[in-house]
Parts: sequence; C-alpha cells; structure tokens
Amino acid sequence: MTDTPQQLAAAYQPGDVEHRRYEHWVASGYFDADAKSDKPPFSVVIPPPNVTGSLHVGHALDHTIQDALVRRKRMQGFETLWLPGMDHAGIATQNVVERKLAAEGLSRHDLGREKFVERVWQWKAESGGAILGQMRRLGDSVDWSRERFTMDDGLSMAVQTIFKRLYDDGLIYRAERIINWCPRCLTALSDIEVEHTDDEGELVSIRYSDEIVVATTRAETMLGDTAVAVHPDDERYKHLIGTEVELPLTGRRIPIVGDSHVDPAFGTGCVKVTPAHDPNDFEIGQRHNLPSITMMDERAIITVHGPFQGLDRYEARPAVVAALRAQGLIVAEKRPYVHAVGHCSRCKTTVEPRLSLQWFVNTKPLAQAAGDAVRDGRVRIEPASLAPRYFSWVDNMHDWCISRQLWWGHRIPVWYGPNGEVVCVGPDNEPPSGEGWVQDEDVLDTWFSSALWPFSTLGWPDPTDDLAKFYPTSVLVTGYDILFFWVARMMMFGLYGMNGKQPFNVVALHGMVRDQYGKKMSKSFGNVVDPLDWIDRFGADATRFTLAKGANPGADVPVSEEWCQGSRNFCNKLWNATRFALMNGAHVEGDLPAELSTVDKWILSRLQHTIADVNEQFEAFEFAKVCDTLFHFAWDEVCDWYVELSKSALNPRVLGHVLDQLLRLLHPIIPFVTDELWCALTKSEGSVMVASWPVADEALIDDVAEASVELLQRVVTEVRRFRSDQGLKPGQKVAARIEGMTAHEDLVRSLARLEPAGDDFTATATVTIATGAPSEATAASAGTITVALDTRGSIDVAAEKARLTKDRAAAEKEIAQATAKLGNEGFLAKAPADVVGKLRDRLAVAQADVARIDEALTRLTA
RNA sequence: GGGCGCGUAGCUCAGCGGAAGAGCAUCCGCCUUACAAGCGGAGGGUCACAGGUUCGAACCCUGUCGCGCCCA
Repeated sequence: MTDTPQQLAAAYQPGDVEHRRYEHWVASGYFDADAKSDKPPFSVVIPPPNVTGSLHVGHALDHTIQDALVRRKRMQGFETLWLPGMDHAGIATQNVVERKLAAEGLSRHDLGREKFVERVWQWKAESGGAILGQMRRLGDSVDWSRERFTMDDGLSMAVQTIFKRLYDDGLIYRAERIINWCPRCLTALSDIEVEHTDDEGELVSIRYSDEIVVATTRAETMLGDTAVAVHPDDERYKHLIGTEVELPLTGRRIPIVGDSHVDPAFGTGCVKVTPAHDPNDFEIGQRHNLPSITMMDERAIITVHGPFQGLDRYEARPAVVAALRAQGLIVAEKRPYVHAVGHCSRCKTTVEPRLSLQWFVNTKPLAQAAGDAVRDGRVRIEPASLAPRYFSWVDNMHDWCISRQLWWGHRIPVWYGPNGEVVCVGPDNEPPSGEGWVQDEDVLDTWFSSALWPFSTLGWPDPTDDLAKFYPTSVLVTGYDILFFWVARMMMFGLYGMNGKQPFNVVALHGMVRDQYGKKMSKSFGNVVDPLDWIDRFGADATRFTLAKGANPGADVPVSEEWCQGSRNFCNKLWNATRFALMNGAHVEGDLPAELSTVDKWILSRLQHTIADVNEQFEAFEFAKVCDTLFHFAWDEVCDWYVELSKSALNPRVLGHVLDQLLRLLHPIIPFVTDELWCALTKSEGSVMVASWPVADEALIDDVAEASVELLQRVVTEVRRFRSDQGLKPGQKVAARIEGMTAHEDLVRSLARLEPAGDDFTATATVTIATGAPSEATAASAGTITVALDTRGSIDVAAEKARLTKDRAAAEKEIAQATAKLGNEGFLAKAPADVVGKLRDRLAVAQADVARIDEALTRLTA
C-alpha cells in the first residue's frame, strides 16, 4: 500500500482504516486458499447463516472466534481455508417471498411452483445475503472465491447423491406417522424446529361414563378419540378393560384398553386416546390396533361432521367444553393450567401433531456412528464438559422427518409411477418419463443440505483437490445452543458420506451473547446489541475484542456498550504507543543489539512469557485469557512501565521489536488496527496477516532482569503511595536519599519525581521496601531499601501515622497467620519444604516490618 | 420428572488444594511534551449455607437453599 501514513493521527479512527485495509487484504489474495500448497492444511467451514438473515451479535462472536483461529494459523504457516456461504432457509425464505406476494395480493398458488421458485431466486439476487457484506465489516478473512450456497448446482447434486445412497441403503423411508405440523406454514417440522415453552392453558376433566373421567388440556380433540386407556394393573379400572364406553357428543362407542404406559398416579388414571392428534396416543393406537380419526385439516380447522365443523381449534375448544357442560359432563376445570406447548421455531404458531405421510431418515445407525466418533476420540468436543449434552442428543435421537410441504428447497428425488411404482432418482439417472409418472411434491428439510456442508462445499461427490487437502476440516466453531442442529447432523452425514471420515476434528463451542447483567438478549426486553452499530461507533476491532474478551470456553458471553468503549480505548492505547514509538525512531531493522539494559532485558523476557502463554491459551480455545494476557502485557507492562522507563534511555530497536511482536499477537483478535500500525512501524506495504506468528525464545527469558525490574516497580509504587497519602502534587519534586538499591536509582527518581538530596537535606519521612526473603538476601543489601524523603517540614503527620498503622496491621496479621501455621506440628511434618520455607521467610519479613514501623511511629510522635 | 451447569468485590467473570484476582463502576489527586479514549493513588470480599476429608479448603466429598439451561 502506498498510502501508509508516516505520521499517525492523534487518535485511532477506525472508519479511516477498516474499509481500506479489508479491500487491500482481498485484493492481495491473502484470504485465498491453495489446495495444491505444500503447507499443512487448516480449514474451517462457516456454519452457514440463513440467506434471509443479517449479522447479529451471536454471529459476530462466532465469526470473531473463527477468524482469530484462522488468522493465527495462517500466520503460523498453515494453508488456511475459511469457507463462507449461506443456507437457503426453506421455511424462512418462502415466508419472506410469500409476504411480498401477499402485498401484491397474490399467493404462491397464483404463480404456480415454477414461477414462485423463480421469484425466490430473484429475491435472493436482490435482497438475500445481506450478511455477506456485513461479514466484511467485521473483518472475516474468508475465501470469497469459494463462497457456496446450499441451493447451488453443486450442493444440490450432493443432496441428491446422498439421498439416493441413503435410500438404497434403506436409511430413508416413507411412512405415515405423527409429525410436528405448523398450521400456518403448512408444513411438517422436525423435532428441533419445535420450541417448547410453558404456556397457560386449561385442564378440563370430562366424564365419559359413571366410572371413567378423563382430564385433558385439549378438550376439542375428544372428537377424534378412539379409546380410553388405563393401566392394566390399576385396581380401579382393571375390570373395565375390554368393555366400551360411549364417547360424549358423538354417540360413538369406543373401547377401554389396558396400556402400561398410562401413569395411574396422574389425574384420574384414565386417559383419552386420540391417535391422529397426539404422538403418545398414536403409539397406544398402534399397540392396540385402534383406528385413527383425523378430525382437523392442515389449518387446524375441525372437519368432523356436526356442530363444530369449520371451527378453528381454539374456537372449538370452548365450544366443546360448553356442549359438555350443558350435559353436565364437566367434572372439573383448572385455569390457568401451565404446561409445555410446542411452537414453530419460524413463526411461533402452536405446533399441531398431525398424522401424515412423510419421508424420514432412520437415524439409528448414523447417530450411533456420530456418538462413537466422539467416544473414541476422533472428534474432540471443546470444552469436554459439554460432551454429555452431545451424547444425550445423539444417543436418544428419533427418526428425522425430512420432508417439507414447501416449494423452496431441494425437491425429493422420488418419482411415483402409474401402477404404484416408487423410483428414487440419483444424479446420474434420468427420471422416469411417460404417462402417469410424477415427482414427489415435497422438498427436503434445509438441514438435510446443511448437514453436508463440510464436504459438499469442497466439491463432493467429486474427488476434488479441495476435498483431499481440506477434509476433514480442522475445527467447527458454534454455540452450544445449536450443538444439535449443527454438530450432530453434520457428524451423521459426514461420517456416512465420507466413508467414516469425520467432518471436523474439533468442535469448539462458545456460549450465547448476553447483556452486562447476564440477561439473554431479546427484542421485547430491549437489550439487543447490533454489532454493526458498535462497528460504526467503536470500530470492528473494539467489537471483536469485547466479544473475544468475554469468551470463556462453553460459557455465555456478557457484553455491554461500556466494555466496548473500553476495547476502543485499548485500540487507541496501542495506536498512541506506536505513535510514540515512531516519533522516537523505533524500528525493526537488523538484529536485536547484543548489549541490552536491564529494562530491555526485562521487557524482552516478559514478552517471551506472554508469547508462550498466548500460544497455550489459543490452543485451548481460551479466548478470554488470550485477550486478558495481551491486554495486561500491552497496557500495564509495555505502556505503563516499559515506555515510561525507556523515556530516559530509549532503545529504538527493542521498542520496535516489542511492538512488532505485540501487534502480531493481537492481530488475530483485532486485525484492522494492528495491521495499520504494523505496516507503519515496519514500513511495510504488505500486511501483518502474512507475517510470521511469534514463537517464544527461551534464550531471552531473564529471571534476574525480571526480579530487578519488579523490585524497581515496588520501590516506585511505594514512593508514589507515600506521595499520594501525603497529598503531594504530582509535579512536585521531592528531595530523597535512596539507600540499599544496587541499580536503577535514576529510574526511581524519574518515575517517582524525586531529586537528589542537597546539602540541606533533612529526612522528614522514610519509605522502606523489603527486597524479598531474608534467607535469599545478601548480607550487604540486608533485604531492605530505604527511601528517605525531605518534604521540607510539610509532612502530614496524621496521614503518615495512618499509613504506617495500616502497614503495621497488615504485617501483624501476617505474623499471626504464619505463626499459627508454623506452630502446627502436622503442617511442619507434612507440608512440602518449599511451602514451609516460604512461610518462614514471610514471617521474618513481617516481623522486620513491624519493628521498622514501630521505630518510625516512635520517631513521628517524638 | 431426568440430566448438566452455576452461586467469589456494586456489575460481569477468572482462580479449582498451599499469602483472595482482573475489567468496569466508586473515591482522591492530576491537562507530567504518545494517549483525558489518558496518568498516579486508594477503598471494597466470614469466596451461598451447613457438615465432612486434609497439616492446610474458594478449590475435594455430602447435604441444604437459590439461579440458569437442555431433554421429557
């Protein structure tokens, strides 16, 4: 880039940088993966967002984590692929387009299937996929040349291929079952598309005969009852099994059956059986060969003849109860009665269990394999504590209803012939033609195609270079809340489609983004964060840092605007530190000098620890700790101490090196500001994103330098504390005599604003710092540093007394604790020697402190 | 009803067997020439409760209470 500013502005302005940087990255091809590369692969497929969706804060978290992983691996020299794309979101997308049609006074049926699907594609071209542009604003380093969509030709072929295979293997079948039905979307739903909430309803007890009373929350379904069931061992009703009872309002006679699934303790112990409208009742019906009476149509309107015909289910309920009450058959009513009710996850309409002919995947063998892959360690779930959640799902999976009564989606590749023939057509087969052959009307669940995503996007079923290089993918990053949606289904189809090879090696789970009080974000509560708003106001880096800083493995991520401001401040801090460095000639040319000051050795040593820690934390998906470690190193150690200590004797090469490494370490989390600064610092026209990732250099670890600077820090801090307690102005120089320091006296003077003692020096107060364990101290230093200060008679005696008294109390407490422990024979006998030794040292230091403080207090009162 | 997890400073969270930590918020003092989106200093916690194990428990075990989430 030629427009790298030589002179940095006084504050970081993300808006000036982000767009330019992103365009530069894309134009330079940094994001593009090369399947023919010799580098080891690192691949991630994006959990495809919905084509109708826009970037919400949950995506922002998910993408920040993926981008951080990918950017680090790229810098580490891996051939990285992060593959973007979207799913076609059958129900959601069809709803969107149908709403648009409705505005024109049309329904999809007015257009017909073909024209409607054309309209959907047209909608997608015009308004779909807004999220892809928003991903750029966040900084996602995805390979745009490989962007995929579940309805693409290639992915559609993958769908047809796997359908045919599963069908031929007997793992896909068609059957009449009770399924979850949405009376508004007019389609079947799978179990995971149903959300259960505790709703207020009613529990009505209805008398069916002198001896039989049933309780129900859905009185209207009694019109479809075909039996009453009791527990076969229930003494109250045993004798009635095999007899019949007249079903009120209908005059039909229905049998009383014994079924051990009935809970005799619940209610009266009798249950009405409506096989066509309840999954449990359906099973009872199967066991007892009961007929099924469908008493509602697909819109949940009553279809049985009689006074209730034509009523909606919610109109029918009170009408049925009223009719029963008129006959004196209502025994009890409980309102409100709170019970779990299923809702369509797309439109929130109450789901209606419905008996219908649908296509299913037999998940038994697939789910077994999906569980085994984790059990035998081929796939690791991070954090491991969430594995039970995965197992509870895959080990108890019901067959998966995959047919949807929609037009938008992959049409089921099955053809029915005039004589009852059923033919499943693979991608290489010609569909049967001729009189009377018709294709199944239904489409497949969107998840059926999403489950193929980790390999369909790489070209499967063709044996492509991408598949060879990048499958299995390295890691799947997603929220634990959709462990079931993503992980379980991708695992099932990945293992099946790729001959037992898992779709990903690691599943890294994060939590859900919450507000600063740990509350779930919801539109009605008004605490929803729009990541684009934050990007506008604080920058993409600040937004990303805020999210990553809260991301402890598997745990929810609280965020707030204040914290995002703090992240913005951090970016600005980095900006200004680099600005200072450049103003003072910091550079990265040549090797580090052989001769280094203690302060330089110290920061280089601290840098090595930081690099090592960050690498460990990255490997463990500990993003919160990565952020914490780097934040602390950058702000506290580099800015507050190193830069300040360097001001008197700056080593531009060391400062340049420290910032260079720091910016590299931070780049995966906050890519924009680090790139801008790194390019300015290194005078590069490339990017830090293709610079090498830091590796800790053991040779630069220097315990002596670290101890020396730590001591210096303690002395400075103690003097500053004294000054603050005394109410001395920050700018006021104080004459001081420092005793016991072997080095850094000048640095203490400069940071603590002290000046050398003159001829008229009179100590009015002393600050004393124990240099550490007396057992380790050399005789010469006597383990104490003393700073005698001359405050020119203006000493605040009360404040100084208070300070000393407080220190004394702390030391006394220390003595009490240590003495108690050291007086315990069990402790001396069983505790490790180093623990005992440390405690003895602490005791000695504390005792010396008390003696010293007492002396000072005496002097003060004298 | 079954399962998982959590209760540590005002808020959000680290720490998970050997001296109670961070960020934000609060208080005091500062425009010290990279940064007021800043600098220096300070206050604040019987680590939910009750037992137990241990020389030693925020940390391990048991129970109680409170709060989440998933499944039925």
